Amino acid sequence: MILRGEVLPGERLNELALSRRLSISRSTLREAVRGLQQGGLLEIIPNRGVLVRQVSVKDALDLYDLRAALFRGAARLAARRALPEYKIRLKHLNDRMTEAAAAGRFTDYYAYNLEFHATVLTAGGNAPMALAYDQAVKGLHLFRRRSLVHPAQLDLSLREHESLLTAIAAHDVAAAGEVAERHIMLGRDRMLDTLDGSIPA
Amino acid sequence: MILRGEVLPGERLNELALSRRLSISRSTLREAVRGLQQGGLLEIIPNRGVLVRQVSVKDALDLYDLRAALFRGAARLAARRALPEYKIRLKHLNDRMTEAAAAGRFTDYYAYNLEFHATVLTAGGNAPMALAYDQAVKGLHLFRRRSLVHPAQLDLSLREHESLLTAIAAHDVAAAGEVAERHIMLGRDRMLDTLDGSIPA
DNA sequence: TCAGCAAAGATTGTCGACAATTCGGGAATG
DNA sequence: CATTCCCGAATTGTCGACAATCTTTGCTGA
Repeated sequence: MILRGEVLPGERLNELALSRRLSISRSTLREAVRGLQQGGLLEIIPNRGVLVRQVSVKDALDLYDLRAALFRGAARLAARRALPEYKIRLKHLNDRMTEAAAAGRFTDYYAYNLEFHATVLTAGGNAPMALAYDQAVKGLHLFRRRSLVHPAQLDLSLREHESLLTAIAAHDVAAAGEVAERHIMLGRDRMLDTLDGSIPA
Repeated sequence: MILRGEVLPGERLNELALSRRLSISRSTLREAVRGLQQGGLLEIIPNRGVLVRQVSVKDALDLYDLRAALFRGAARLAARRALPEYKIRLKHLNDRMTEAAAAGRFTDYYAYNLEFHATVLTAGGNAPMALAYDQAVKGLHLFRRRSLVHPAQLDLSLREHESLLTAIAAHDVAAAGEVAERHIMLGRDRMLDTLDGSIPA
């Protein structure tokens, strides 16, 4: 519900109402809520209730830095192992993204993009790292309901993916790490650019 | 209790007994447990109960890789900002560690070491990154009750800290990142070495 | 008109009980 | 003697209720 935007950041959750809506008891709901808090999606203020986490610009920038560090690490691991199945899968996903971009299907592009990144994490074979990355991405989701995709930047992004999968396939640990890190940081810059045109929160 | 070793990895927690021991109700305990699960300290098997997480050698190696990626990221951020207060603090902590090492007070050394690393994370000014790092360290705690400190390796570790704080103080982002990453990975190697002498789990 | 206070209402924190599921042991069978 | 089935005990999952706390509303007085 949070990631789908059915409850908005900053909104306060009424436990009784929500438990009724989900047809579960308050105890069960509260258990779930405690888990989500640790995951960073909710903020709990004692005796005041739970809020959907507000992600400020500063928070979002932090999450980008965190993502960059994790993505670099995962890309290095993926390049070290360089398992064939993931090479194929990454190539496949990037092809799909290229198609989607050419056809103007930005929603598909966005979904494939997420999956491409997730696959790099999987290819790294480090579950805790993948989990931390997921949490960061989820936090970023809360920042703005999907930051706009600028068509002019898609080509660049696709080329970055291309370099990354080439480096991984070539067992080039250092290159994979650098490309991966730069890719996220460029995404960070793009986010900042699109933000300049709107209200800085 | 988990970090203090009062409940051992793999052990199954009896909710009723534990709630009585802590003088709280089962509901309250369960809420806390759900939070700890997300933090990675507990594993919950539906209808079978909660177990203290078992950390295998593979898991520990993963956590070291994760720590390395995060520590590198934080060191780079710390070097970028290079706030004077943290330079002083890091210097102070490393001096204390040197003293403790010379006097053979290994428990103190260990505590200062943890604090030194935590301070680097704080100096980076990235809260989500610090949180992820903390979780990884906690997971590592579960691996072996404090991996033995080999006196011969203390000097090396201290010199690494020295290089790190020098690089941070000098605003040298790249050097700080490299030193930080190598420091954790050397710790990983040390862990593997001490492991060879015992039973590989 | 507005600040301060008090009572009423709403919401969260905690609890114990009941239902559902799993675990352990003993009897029956091949 | 080993194996399977079944029953009772133990443990987890879910629930609704009560207590504690906070928020809102209305009143009083300056």
